[in-house]
Amino acid sequence: MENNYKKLAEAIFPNINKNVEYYENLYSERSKKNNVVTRFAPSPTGYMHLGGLYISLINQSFAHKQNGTFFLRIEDTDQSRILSNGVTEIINTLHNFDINFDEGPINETEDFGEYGPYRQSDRKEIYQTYAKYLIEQGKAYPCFCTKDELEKIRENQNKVGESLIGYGGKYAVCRNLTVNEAIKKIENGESFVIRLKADNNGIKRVTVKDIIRGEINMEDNEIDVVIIKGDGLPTYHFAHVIDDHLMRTTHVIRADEWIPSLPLHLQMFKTLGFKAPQYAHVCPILKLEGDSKRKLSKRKDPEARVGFYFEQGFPIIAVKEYLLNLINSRFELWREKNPELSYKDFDINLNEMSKSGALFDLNKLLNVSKRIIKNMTDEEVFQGILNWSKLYSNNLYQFIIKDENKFKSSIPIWHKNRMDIAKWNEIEKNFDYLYDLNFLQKLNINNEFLNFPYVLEILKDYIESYNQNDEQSVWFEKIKNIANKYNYCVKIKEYKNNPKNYNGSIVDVTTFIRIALTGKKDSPDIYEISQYIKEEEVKKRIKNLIDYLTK
RNA sequence: GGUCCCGUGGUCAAGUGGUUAAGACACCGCCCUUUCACGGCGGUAUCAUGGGUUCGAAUCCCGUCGGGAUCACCA
Repeated sequence: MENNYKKLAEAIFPNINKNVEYYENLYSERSKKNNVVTRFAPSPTGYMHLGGLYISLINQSFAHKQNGTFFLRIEDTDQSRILSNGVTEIINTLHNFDINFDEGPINETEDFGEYGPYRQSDRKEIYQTYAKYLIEQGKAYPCFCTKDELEKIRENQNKVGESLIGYGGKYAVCRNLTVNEAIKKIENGESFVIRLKADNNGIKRVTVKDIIRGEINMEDNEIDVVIIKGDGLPTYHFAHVIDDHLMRTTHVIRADEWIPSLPLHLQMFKTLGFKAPQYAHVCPILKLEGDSKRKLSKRKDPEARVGFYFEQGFPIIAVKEYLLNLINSRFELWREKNPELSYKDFDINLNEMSKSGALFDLNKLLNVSKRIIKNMTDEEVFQGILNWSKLYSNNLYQFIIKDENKFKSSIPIWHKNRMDIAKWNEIEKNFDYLYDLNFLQKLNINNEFLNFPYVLEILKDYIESYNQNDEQSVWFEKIKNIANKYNYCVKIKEYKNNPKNYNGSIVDVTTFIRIALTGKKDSPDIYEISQYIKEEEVKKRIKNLIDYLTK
């Protein structure tokens, strides 16, 4: 019988002449210091998703904080879905987000590391060697069923109310083919896949362990799953088990959609005689649609595409720190206590991760980002804006490089002790009064303060008294004088106590000036703005408002 | 439909049998203040639901409801 299986294995994989021992020796156990080995294993099927970034950040932080190894593996076994620049896209995105892997593909064709190749399409021979080994032992077999036949089996199972749905048990007809029958079919050129015999008869329960969820009680696998597809490449399940064994992965941290196949994977590890890694299944980032939550979708949600964050000009650290909040809510407290440490110093704890998916909260991201920008130096802010505008806003970029120093001098106006900006694309829009040369023509003034008495007089006096060289205190004394002259209260408390005694308060006076200069009621210090835009422009803008109010 | 997972304010969440049920974001108010902010202080608002166990339940057990995942030669 054993010889028969060998004959079958030989008929199926005549060109496979290495054996299992060869690979076991080639990829020997990692040294002790690699007590933690994690990986990120995406498919190169399109632009990277926030969820992918999230998973890779967890894997990287978890491994690196413990001096472990983090590698990248490309899962490209579905030839119909891979994209030509998919690998480059993934590598670039990870690079841009400063997520560094220790081993893996470094471009479309080359790999780096001792446990490669790191793309599954280059590992065909390895998978086939192990498949051949399983066939020799009678643990796997060729299946010649067509799609239609499989469909019929399933229909029938549904009709009968069978609890087993799929190719297993008595429904696994090819399992009973004799070796000679199988060989004959192969010789006749019939197409086939390789299936693994389920290590199970009838429904059994197993308890699987997950770092995040704890113990989970499930039905054991009883399906003879496909391990090698018609094109000779492995399915995800088989590739996962072979790769993570041979690459000596210790912790598989992946999306929670894989929980249902955990019994299968564990069974495969056992059948192959491998030690299984520890698993942590992470829940996805969600989005509210109507009343129900759904996964962030690349199609529907712009924020699902990581490119979105570059385009908007979020500092990448902000995105990562937001994600870290989601990974371990303890991060927030830690960050507050250790404002100067790098996020890389934070200890990720997998069993502190939430068991339910979090809704993506743009507000929170914005806040995290504002705080990070606030804590940057002016120079860092400058570099951030420069790099961003170069790629995404030619207008702003041209404005900056025309006079870098002048632009730099404007940064403290809105940066010092402020949280005005969460992402670089807000600069032009929010600070058009600083950076738009045609600001005056575009200025839109609302007229609600026409109601205040003496607005015109106040503005005229302000133009009259304005002097670019005044110290801030002198400048403000002048405003106070004007306020007094028109009975606008200089002391806010006094005004609040007796508002009826005055035409308004000094707050209103500065608001007139602010609106004239910026078109907004909210803006940074108007003295500093004035210093930046210079006397002529200040007067022009005040005059502009006077003209507007006059007509 | 089968199997599995999850359910604490609007959002992220701490919590493991006794807490006035932390904290952060958002929102509102107050203080500081020449303004806008920053900062400080405070406020609104939560244990899905019904039973049980217990002197005592967000926490343990059972049911219900709700949301999600999965059931491919895709990953």
